[in-house]
Amino acid sequence: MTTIGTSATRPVGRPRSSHASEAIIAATIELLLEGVTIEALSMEAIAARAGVGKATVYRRWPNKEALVVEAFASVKGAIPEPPGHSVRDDLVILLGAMGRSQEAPEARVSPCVMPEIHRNPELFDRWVGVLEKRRDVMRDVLRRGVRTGELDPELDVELAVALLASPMMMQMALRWYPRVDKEKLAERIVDLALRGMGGA
Amino acid sequence: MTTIGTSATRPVGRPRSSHASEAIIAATIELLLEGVTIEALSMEAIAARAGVGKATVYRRWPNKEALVVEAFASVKGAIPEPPGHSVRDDLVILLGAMGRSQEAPEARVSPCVMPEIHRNPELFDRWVGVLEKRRDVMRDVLRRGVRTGELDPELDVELAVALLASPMMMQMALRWYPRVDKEKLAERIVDLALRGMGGA
Amino acid sequence: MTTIGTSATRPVGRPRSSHASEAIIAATIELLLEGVTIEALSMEAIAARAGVGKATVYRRWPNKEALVVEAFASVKGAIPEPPGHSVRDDLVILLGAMGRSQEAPEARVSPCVMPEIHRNPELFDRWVGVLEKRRDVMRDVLRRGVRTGELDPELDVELAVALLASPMMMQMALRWYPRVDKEKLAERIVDLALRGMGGA
Amino acid sequence: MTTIGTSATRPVGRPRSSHASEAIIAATIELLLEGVTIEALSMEAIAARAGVGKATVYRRWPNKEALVVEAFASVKGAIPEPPGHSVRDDLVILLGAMGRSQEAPEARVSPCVMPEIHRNPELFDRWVGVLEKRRDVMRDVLRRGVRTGELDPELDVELAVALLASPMMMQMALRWYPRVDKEKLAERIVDLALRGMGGA
DNA sequence: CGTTAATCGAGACGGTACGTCCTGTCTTCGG
DNA sequence: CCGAAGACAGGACGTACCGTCTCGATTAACG
Repeated sequence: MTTIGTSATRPVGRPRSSHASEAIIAATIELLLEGVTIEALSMEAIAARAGVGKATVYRRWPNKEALVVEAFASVKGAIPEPPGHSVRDDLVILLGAMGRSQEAPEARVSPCVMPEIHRNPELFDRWVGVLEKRRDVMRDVLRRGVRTGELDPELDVELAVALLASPMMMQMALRWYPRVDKEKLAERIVDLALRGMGGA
Repeated sequence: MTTIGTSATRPVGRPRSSHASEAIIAATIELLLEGVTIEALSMEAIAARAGVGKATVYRRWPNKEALVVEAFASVKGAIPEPPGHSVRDDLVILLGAMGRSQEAPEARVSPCVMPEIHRNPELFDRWVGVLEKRRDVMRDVLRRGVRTGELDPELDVELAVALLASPMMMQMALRWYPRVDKEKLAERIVDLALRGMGGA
Repeated sequence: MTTIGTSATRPVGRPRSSHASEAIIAATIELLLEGVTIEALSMEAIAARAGVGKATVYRRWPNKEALVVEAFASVKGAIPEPPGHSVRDDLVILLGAMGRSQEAPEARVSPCVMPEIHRNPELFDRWVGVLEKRRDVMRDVLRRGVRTGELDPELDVELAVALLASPMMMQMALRWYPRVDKEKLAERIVDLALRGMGGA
Repeated sequence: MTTIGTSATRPVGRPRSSHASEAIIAATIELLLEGVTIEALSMEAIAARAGVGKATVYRRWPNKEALVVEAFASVKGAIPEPPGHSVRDDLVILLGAMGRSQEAPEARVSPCVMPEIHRNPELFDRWVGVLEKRRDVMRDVLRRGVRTGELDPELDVELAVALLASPMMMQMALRWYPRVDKEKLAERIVDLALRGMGGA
C-alpha cells in the first residue's frame, strides 16, 4: 500500500535546500576569483559569504578539497566549434582559444587546484574530464584529418594531441611565456607539429 | 683617521648561524619528502624538526612560501650529459631522464610549489631557473643539429624546445599518463616531433 | 502574530557550556594554589589543565586578569558567627579568624591580585566586596556595642573598623609580622583599641 | 712589580660603566611611573630605553625582580621632622605626610612590587626597610610620649605603631577610601587611638 | 492534521598553527 | 674584559580555522 516500485530509500525530514548548495558553490568561486589562495580559502569564509551555517557546508562536502572540486567543475570555459574546412585552421582556432582562455575564470581557478590533484583521485578525474573536453574536439579534428588524407594515416592521434596541446597547456597552467602573442604561438605550434604529421 | 675606503656596512651583533639556516632548509625538505602537503607543512613543525626556535625561522623567511622557494631551489636534479652522436638519441636521453626524474625529490616538491608561482614572482624566477637548465641542454642539442644539417636550418629552436619538452613536463607536473612507459613516450615524442623539424 | 511580550533576546547558536567555565575557574585556582605566580600563570596552561581549547577561555574572559578576578571571587573564606556575649570577645574571634585565614586559599590568591587592583576597577570592586563581608560583621558587632552601652555612643564605627581591621589586614596582605602569634595579636589589638572606644 | 699591597682580586679589562647602571635604574623607574605593570615591564624595553645592551643589564642583575628591588630602593620619599611640641600633633603630622605621600613616586611603585614581596626575601627586607624609616620616627615620638608621661607608661609601642600606621598604610597600598580627606583621616585616627593609649 | 525527522542559521566546542614578543644565554664586534 | 648589538632556543601571547557538536526553529512527507 506504499510507493510501489520505488526501491530507492525515500528520505524523511526536511529536504536539503538546493538554494544553499548553489550559494555555497557561488561563494567558493567568488572567493577564488577574488584571488584567495586555495589554502587561504577557509570553509568559515565560504559559509559566511554564502550566508549559511558551517554544518550546512560540511553536510554536503566532507572537506575543502571536495568542495573546490565541485566548484571547479561548475566553471565551464566555452569551447569553439571548429568550422572543419582544414585541419590546420581548426587546430589554430582550438589552440588559439586555449591560449586566450587564460583570462577565463577557469584558468584562474585551475592553478589553485593543481597541488591537490595528485593527492585526490576524484579531483584528478574531474580535472582531466574538464580538460579532456577540449582534447576530444582536437582528437576529432585529427581523426578527420587522417580520414580525409590530410594527415599521415599511421598517425598516433593521442600522441599528436599531447604534442599540440601540451605547449599550450604549459602556457595556461604556468604562463610560461607571459609575453608571447597567443595567436601567433598557436599558429606556429600547429605548423611545426603538422609537418611531422604529414600535414601541409 | 677613521676607516678609509670601507664603504661596506659591517653588520653589528651576533651573526646569523649558517648551521640554523641549513637545518631549517633540511627539515623543510625532509618533511616535504615525507609526504606532508605544502599547506599541511607548518612552520612550527619545521622549527621543531630543525631543533630551532620559531623566531629563528621567521628571522630568515617571512613566511612558509618564501622558505619553500629556498628549499625547492636547493633541491637539484641531475641532468644527463648527452653523448652527442645523433640529435635523436640525445633528445631521447634528455626526455627520458626528464620522465624518470618524476621519482626524484625535486619532482615531488615541485607540484606543491605551483599554485604559489603566479603569486610570487621570485618563486617564479627560481622555478624557471631550475627548469631552464634542462631546457638549455636541449637547446644546445637542437642548435648542434641545425649546424650539422641534421635539422631544418630555419628551425625555431625555442618553439622546438616547447614542442618537445612540454608533453614531458605535463607528465612531470601533472602525471598525465600515469601508466605510460616513460622511455617509450620519450622516443615517440622525439620521433613525431623530429619529422616536422627536418630530422629523419 | 509574532511573539508578543517576549522582550528578552534569546541567544542563538549553541549555548556556552557551564562545564567548561567551571573547569577553567577550577584549573586557575588549582594552578594558583600550586604556587604558580600570577605572572607565570599562563592561559595556555589553564586551558590545558581544564581540558579546554584556548579559544574557549578567551571567549569568556578577555585576558588573564579578568579570569583571575573571577577565580578569586569564587574563593570564599568562611567568616565565623560571633557569639554575641561581649564586644571584646566577638572582636577577638573575628580578628583571630582573620589572622588565621592567612593559610586559607583566598589569602594565597589575594596578594597575587593586588597590583591589578589599581588598574582594574572591576577587580577593585570585587576585592572590596569580598573583604567587606568580614568588615560588615565587625560593623554589626560595634553597632551592637554602641546600642548596649558597651561602647562610646559617639563612636565613629567606620573609623573603628579601620583601626581594628587594618593591622590584621596588613598582616594578611603583607605578612608583616610573620613570627607573631595571631591569637595574641588579635587580643592585644582589640584591648588597646577598645580602650579608646570606651570599652573595658 | 705592579700594584703592591693590593691583595683584593683586581679585575682586569674594562671596568663597568656606572653610567650604564644609572641609566638602567632610571629607565626602570621611568617605565614603572609611566604605568607599566611590573609584569608587563620587560628587560628588553628597559635595555632599549636605557640605550644599553641586554647583556649589560643581566651582568648586573640576575632578573627583573632583582632590578626592580634596586630601582624601588632608590626611590625615596621625604619624611617630615616632627616639631616635638605634643605627641598628638607630631603623630598627625607623620600620618598626614604618610597619607599625602600617596601621590609620591614611591607610592606608585610600591603596589607593583607587592606580589613579589612574598616570593623574594631580599625584596621583602628592602621594602620593610623603606617603610620602617617612617615607623622609626613614629616609634621615637611614642617613646618620648611615654617618657614625658603623655602616654600610658605600660604602652606596647610596637603595637601602637601598628594601630596608628596600618589604617594609613592600607590607604597607601590599596587606596581604600579614595575620597577621604587625608588630613582629617590622620587626625581622627590619632585621636581615637590616643584615647586608648592614655593620651588626651 | 498532527507527528516525525532531517534540515536550517548560528555559534560554541577541543584542537592546531599562526606570526609576534619576551626571556635569559650566547657570540660577535669595537673600545 | 666591557660595551652595544643582536641572534639563539624556548615558550606564551591572542587570533583564526578546522571539523564536530548542540541549540531552537523550519519544513516537508507520512500516517
